[in-house]
This record gives sequence, structure tokens and C-alpha cells, in this order.
Amino acid sequence: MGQPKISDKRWSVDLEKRIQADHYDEEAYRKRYAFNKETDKEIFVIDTPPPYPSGTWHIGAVAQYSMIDVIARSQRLLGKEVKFPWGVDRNGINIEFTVEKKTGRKMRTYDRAEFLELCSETIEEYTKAMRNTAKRVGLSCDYENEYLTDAPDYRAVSQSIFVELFKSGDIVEDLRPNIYDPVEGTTIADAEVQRVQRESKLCNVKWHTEDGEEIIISTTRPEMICACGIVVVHPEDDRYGHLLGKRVKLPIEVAERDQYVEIAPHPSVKMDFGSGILMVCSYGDQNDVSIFRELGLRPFVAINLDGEMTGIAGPLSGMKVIEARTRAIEILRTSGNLVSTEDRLQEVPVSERGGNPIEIILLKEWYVRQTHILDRLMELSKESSFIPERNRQYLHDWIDGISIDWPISRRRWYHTEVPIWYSEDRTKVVVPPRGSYVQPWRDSPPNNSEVVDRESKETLGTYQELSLTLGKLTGEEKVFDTWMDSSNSNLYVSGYLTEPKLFDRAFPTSIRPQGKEIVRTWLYYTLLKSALLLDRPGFQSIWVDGLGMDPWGRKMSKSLGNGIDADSVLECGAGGRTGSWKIRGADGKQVVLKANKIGSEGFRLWKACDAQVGDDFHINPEEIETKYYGVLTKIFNVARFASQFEAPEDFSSPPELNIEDIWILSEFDHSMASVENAWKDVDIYTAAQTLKSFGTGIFPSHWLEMSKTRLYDGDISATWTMHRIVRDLLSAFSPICPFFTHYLSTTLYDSSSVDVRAFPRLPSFTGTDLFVELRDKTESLEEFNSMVWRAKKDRGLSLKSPISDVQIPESLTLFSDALVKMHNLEF
RNA sequence: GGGUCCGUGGUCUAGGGGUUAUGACGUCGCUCUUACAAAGCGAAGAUCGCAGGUUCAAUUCCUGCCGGACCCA
Repeated sequence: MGQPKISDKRWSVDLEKRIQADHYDEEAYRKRYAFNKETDKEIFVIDTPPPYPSGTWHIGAVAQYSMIDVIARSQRLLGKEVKFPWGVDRNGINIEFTVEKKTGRKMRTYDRAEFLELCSETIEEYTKAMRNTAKRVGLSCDYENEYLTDAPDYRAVSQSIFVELFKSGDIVEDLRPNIYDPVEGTTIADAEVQRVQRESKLCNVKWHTEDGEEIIISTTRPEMICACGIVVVHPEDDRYGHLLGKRVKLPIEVAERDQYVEIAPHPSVKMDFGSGILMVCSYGDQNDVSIFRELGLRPFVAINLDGEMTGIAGPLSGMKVIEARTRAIEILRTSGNLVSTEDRLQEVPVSERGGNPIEIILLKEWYVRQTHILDRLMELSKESSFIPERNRQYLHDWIDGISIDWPISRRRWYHTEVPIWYSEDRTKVVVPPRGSYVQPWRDSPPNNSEVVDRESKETLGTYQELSLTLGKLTGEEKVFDTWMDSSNSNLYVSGYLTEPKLFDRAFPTSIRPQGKEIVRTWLYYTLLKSALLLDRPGFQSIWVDGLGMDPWGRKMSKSLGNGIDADSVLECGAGGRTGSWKIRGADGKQVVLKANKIGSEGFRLWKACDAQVGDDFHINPEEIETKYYGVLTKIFNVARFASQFEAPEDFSSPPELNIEDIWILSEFDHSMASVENAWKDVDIYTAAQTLKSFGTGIFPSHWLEMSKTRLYDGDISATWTMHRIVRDLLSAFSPICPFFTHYLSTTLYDSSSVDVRAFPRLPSFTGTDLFVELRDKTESLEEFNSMVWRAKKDRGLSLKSPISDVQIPESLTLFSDALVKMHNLEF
């Protein structure tokens, strides 16, 4: 016994930052966390979600990433070779918006190359900030091999996969109705559409049949009358049976088309909506699209790419949609065909990124075919386990609802280019060779490109041989939907195209960790790719966590004013600075939350203990501090206490052990067994709770108090037991609090718990009947100790003062010596 | 309108057909006892959202309703 080796009186955020600074020393870091692809160990590849750098990183996402790190570290602890990549998703419309906002100029007013340069500079800044936060929260990623989805090597993979799917016929080009954002001038996918409540005007419009009968049709989009292809009523609607087959005149003048449309039956009509008669236009909404397709009608193009009405709109032609709507109402009113209007709240589809009302327009775009493979996808998905299992439902529901192919081309710039050139006569295309990145809008094809027949997809020869026969080439101007890039992440990190030997061992990728809000995009598209390319499931397990919500359970958003910045929580307590957050509470009033110390270790511990995976979690800095900082203090002090006693030389063979030492070892082994299983099952919650309750409960409160006298007397059984438990406890706990356990373990034992590569379990001497028998004593032991403490309290005695009339129950007589000393019992 | 999840002491949370319902925070009381007052020990505090049903037995299973969250149309 001597001075504690740990000099700090308590754990602090400053100490945490000092340890971190050392930890990110490059050489040491690489030794710890680099991935060795030649390993004989089991390989565990994590498909880390590449975050999108947008300035501030959502605290809920940071919390989620810290749990992904817990997964990475726990798998290392179990002895696996872990690949925990660090990737950043940088393609997309977000950064384009950011640059437009920053410079006050719209994208299309720039030269394309100049604009790309601006995007790339801006996103680089954000990327740095994000990497710092990642390190601050302790992510043990391979930062040295950072991948960027906008870098040539990554884009090359995206383009190669495109070419592969194009040749196999799974990617096609076609003229189809597409969801289009007229303000940003680009197509978007189903998954990117959001719905918002808006006030809109429902117009009840008078139409006339050929034989002069008046009918009323309700619509919120009178400007679309010019694109009306048919008028429908419900087949069972008795009111209108006589109208079927008749023709009805459009109530607004149109050009270049027939003024009359037919009335037909269709079951999709809601009889109780308005008059029960519906006009079907190309295209007012998704229902219109399916009716046009079903009835084989010829669509009219009413709106052009700039969001203006086309020539068929007659008097409205050339107007923007909103303007045209107002004018249409005026025209109808003047002509006496407007019966009435009503204001009503309506769900309007808008684009997720731009927030603009979307239109459905006929466009020539590139598609990944998916409707033909949905059953197979469902089957393949059964081969992946979900954590938690119930979140499988999100994927099923999405797959069930898919009815159209995935449009993947976009009319934007800061994205991966569609790697295609068209021959002068448009019958042939040139595609780049595997592994190269091309920009067809400004480059010529590389010489080893291939020439492919546009219809049959047959390879005709190399570009070098055939270039003279192609005439003047035109490079494709369009780019990919960003999900087209990010849905390759698991293939990329598992070595597809670049490291076939690794890929063989590492695919399906061990785990896909992600939030539930992107099941329909990132997860779905990734599984789709794996199915199309390889006919295999993309993952062994899929870990789908809930979302970080505000303290009252609502989504954090700028408009609600209830956001919490991640860095402010991680830095709370550093350099004596406290944290304070002003946010709008549940009742709309400002609430001020205050905390003195959290740090990355407190933050991680909170997330690990607070909620089961898959549930939404509430983020309240006050709660994080009050509930979990004390746990760190407690374990710190246990280690500090232990540090005043010499650690044993030999941790593996115990000396002759005292009965109460065997007892606590049996308890400890039981806890460690469940922690080991929890880590194997990626059950962070159970591992965290088990460690926490052993480390702050029975071990210090009962065993340590029972054994203090012996420890002070230099008893080797007690000393061995304590150090063995403290050391192993720190190792098992290291995935959750790596810096905390690193500090304690290196100070006490000269070796870091973050370097342990085999889950620590007690030697086999322990697995005896005696173990089971002693573990049965735990409950009565706890009860007895509580009883004595209560008795002393009731009599106003201090805990060390003697007490005389207490009887040790028969079941605990084997602990008599220890209990007498612990409680100072007198007889 | 549909789907999924949730509703357990003041707050957060575990559990799950069968004695006295888990833990934490907060509250109250006592204690600076040679690891720990940024702590320890002890105490009080819950008709498990509401109404039915199944059952010998429901907080747990079923149905409906109410409330919340998320997703979709």
C-alpha cells in the first residue's frame, strides 16, 4: 500500500482532452486502429454512414456515430479485425445551395467548371470541422484512408457500376413522367419528396357535355385543365352512370389539341370528394400518372422545364404555374364557369432539399430498374439480421410500396457525371473502361473506352478502333442522384473492383449501422445494388437506430428552435467553461438548460445506457450530466482506490483465494458472461447497464467494504481479486468510454484497455459448483449489509462504530470474519 | 386516410400471464467513516394511459378509445 498512482482527484473534461491529444498521435494511432487486410482473424467491416458536411453536425447523428464506434471497439475487443472506415459524402444539391446562398448567385449563372471549384473549396472547410468532431467524440476510424464520395477514385466506382448495370440492362433511359423541381431545374426521386400542409383553393368548376348537360368538377389545379386527358367517375356511382362514354368540353380554351375529353369509369375516384367527378391531367399527381398509364392515354405536356405553361395552355401559355392558376380562376369566373371556391388545408408535395412544390413532367432520364426484382429483394433481405429485429418493418413497408423505377439522373452539377457519350447519329454510345472517372460534359472518352450499341447493349469494339465511325460525339450533361453514389458504400469499403481478395472475405459487409429515417433511401438503394450486381444480400446485420429528439421528444429543427449543437455538449466542462442552452420548450416558451461537465466520455456513456437501440432518444444535456457523470466519478474513484495497492505480477494464476473473493469473482464472471454475449449481439444497452451496475454497485458497496481491512493488511488474495476485477472491468468497459479506461488502465497496469484484443474472462479454475453456490448468497448478503446500515442509521451511529445485537444469518456464516470487520460487529 | 412504435413513482427508464414491479435523476433524512460530499448510506413516492374482453390469474395477451412520436398515401 502507498500513495494512489492516480494523482488526479477526479475525472474531468480537461483530463479527457489531454488524453485525447496523446491518443491521436499518428504512429500510435495507426498501430491501434489500422485495418490489416492480410489478417488471419475474422474480418469485421463496418459500412460507416458517410456524413454529409453541412456546417453543423446534428447532435443526434453524433450520438449515433459514437455508438457505431462502440460497435467497432467492442468487436476489436472480441478479437476481430475491424475495418472502421471514415468516409464523407460530399456530392449533392446541398453544397450547391450553400454556395448559391453564400455568393448570392444561382448555379446556372456560373461557368460549370468555376462553380464546381467553389463547391469543392466550401465543402473542404466543412469536412475538416466534421473530422474534428468525429475525433473529439472518439471515433476510432481509419482517418488516414479517408474516402470522399466526390473524389475520382470513389466516383470511378460509381461510374463503373453504372456501366456494368447499363450493359446488363438494369439501367435504362426512357421518356417517363418524373417528379421535377421546376425551381431547381432537376428531377428528383420518390424518396426525396416531402409533404407539407398548405392552404389551397378548391375550385368547383362547371363543365358542359356535348349534349349540353352541366357537371361540376372540383380541382385545386384549374391551370391543368389544358392537360386533361379524361374525366372519370366511380363505376358504382349511380348519379353519373348515364354520363359514361359521353364527351365533355374543357371549360378553358386550349391550343393544338381537342377541346373535348371522354367520361370514363375508374375505381380510384372518391365518390364523396367534391362532386365525385374527377379530371385526370398529365400530370396533376401520382394518381393521374397511373390512370394515364393504365388507360394508355397520350399525355399532354403542360409545363416545361422552367415551370412555365406550354403552348397547349392557350391563354395561359408562357405563365409560371402559380400565375397561371390565378389567371385560370379569373377566366373561369368571367365566363361564369366558376361555381364556387373553398379554402382548405391540403398536403402539398414539395422537394425535400429545395422545399419547392414539385411537378410531374415527361422527361428523358436514366433509370435503375427495380420493380422486377422486388420479390427477390424481399427474399435476400431475410438473410440479413436486423438490430432490433422489429425495425425490419421499415424496409418491408418501403419495398411493398414501390411501383415505379428509380430515376437516377439529375440536371445538376456537383455530382458524379453519367459516364456516357452519344454518337452523332445517336445510335451508339461510348462508355469508359472500368475504374476510370470521366466528365463527359468537358472531356473526350479515354482511348480504352468501349463503344456499345444504344439499343441492344452489344459491345461493338473499342473507342480507339471505332472513333472515326462515330461522328461528332456529344457528352452527357446529366449527373447522378447522390444516392447513386452513397449506395455503393458497402461495396467500396469491402473492396469491390479494387481488392478482390478482400472482397471475397468481407462481403456481405458485416454490419450496416444507420438511422431509421434513411431506410427507404440509403439502406434500400444499397440492397438494390447488391441484388442487381451480385444477387446477394448486402449485409450480415443491419443496425437501425432511432433518432435524436429534443428533450420533449420532438424532432430537432431550425424552425422549431429546439436544436442543440454537438460541440457545445462535448466541450461542456472544458477549461472551466459550463454549458448553457436556450431552446424552445414544449409549450413554446424559452427554456434554459445548464450543465457543468459532460465531455465525450459522459456523452457516450449516456447514449450507451439511455435507450435501447431503435428507440428514439431524447437529448437533454442536464440529464446527461446528472445521470451519468457520477458513474464516471464512481468508477474513477474505485480505480484510484485500487491504485494505492501494488498490482500482482501474475494476473492469470490466482493465489489461494478467500471465500468472499471467490464469491465476488463468481458475481463478476456472471456479469462478464452477459457483457461478452451482449457485445457479440451488438447489444450496447445490456453491456452498458451490466457493467455500470456491477462497477458502481455490488463491487464497491459490498465486496470492497468487506475487504478493506484485508487490503490494508496486504492480503494477497484480496489484492489479486481487486486488481483482476478492476483491470478486466476497464477492458470490458473500454468500448463505451475509451479515453477514460485508457487513462486508468495505463496508469494502473502500464497497458491500455483499448488495446485488449480478447474479451477477458476468468481462468477455468472459477467455473466450479462453488461458484454457483456462492452466487446464490448475493441477495442475502446485500440484504444483511443493508440491514446493518439501516440499524446504525436508526440509532444515529456512524458506520464504523461498533454494533452489538446483530446476528449474522446462518446462510452467511462463511463470510463471518469479513462481515464482523466490515460492520464492526460485537457479540 | 393507412402503417410502425410508444404511454410504468414528480421526471426518465427496465421488465414482462402468477408472491412485495427494475434502475437512475429529483425530493427528504443522516454522514466529511484512511477511494469517493462533483460522494456514501437510508427513507418516502406507482390503482403500470382509459374502457371492455380472454384467463383460476392481466401492468403484461386481444379489441376499441384517448394521447404522443415517426413514416407513408
